[in-house]
Amino acid sequence: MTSNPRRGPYICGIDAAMDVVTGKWKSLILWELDNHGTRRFGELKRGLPGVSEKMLIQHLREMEQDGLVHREVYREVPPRVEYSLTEHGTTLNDALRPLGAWGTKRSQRLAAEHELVS
Amino acid sequence: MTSNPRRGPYICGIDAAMDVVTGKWKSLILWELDNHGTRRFGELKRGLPGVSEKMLIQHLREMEQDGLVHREVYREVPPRVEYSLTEHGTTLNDALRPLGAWGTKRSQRLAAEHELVS
DNA sequence: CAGCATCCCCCAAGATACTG
DNA sequence: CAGTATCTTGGGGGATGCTG
Repeated sequence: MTSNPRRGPYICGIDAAMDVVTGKWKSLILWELDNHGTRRFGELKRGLPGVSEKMLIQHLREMEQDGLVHREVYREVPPRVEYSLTEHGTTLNDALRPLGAWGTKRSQRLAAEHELVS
Repeated sequence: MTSNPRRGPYICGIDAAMDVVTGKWKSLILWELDNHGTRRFGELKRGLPGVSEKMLIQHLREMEQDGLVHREVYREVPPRVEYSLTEHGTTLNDALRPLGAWGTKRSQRLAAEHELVS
């Protein structure tokens, strides 16, 4: 296993949630899967500009282990693999929505400040 | 400056919020300040078992720069410094609450599973 | 009391190349 | 298409010691 051997014990709820969300692309993967319902590996890669195949697969595997993501393999040629959110993944994404809204406001505030300078 | 020179540009709101929350103890600092309203440096340190002085001050400085935390210095002997949440820090903490609730449920689920094993 | 200065380690993440 | 395998590195974070 390549990944972080943490998964508890946790000091509080946020701690437990962050453990699962930490990883440069994880929250974006959640977002992408929630928007499209189901995505193939290549679609995810194109949807996350800058991600490497290594990090993408690594994050997906961890999220699968954490019960957030479902991985469906279709034995075809060429191979097809589809990723989707599980129930837990969906509720996590819902729980992240207020944080996303806060971040959006913060972005706008920063942009406005930068506007005053330039 | 010791810290991460990111602060944008961001792909989405969650990205922008995570940039500010990322750091091993930051969400716990928010939690601690929100619970007590105001805390001295030493109180924070005692409230976060395991944190080093270096990381605590580093995180506090970054959060101050990000407009989440207010730092009030009282020029006394011995010196006294009090930290509290700003308006933005408070709203961020509010936005984190659903995530904390999700994490708590996840913890309970993990504990229950572990119960079945032992 | 509330920090600052250093040194050090580990691992998340990037880059590159190859495969069923 | 959907991955593996391997090497490398940046910097987050720990430990220790010192100071106004």
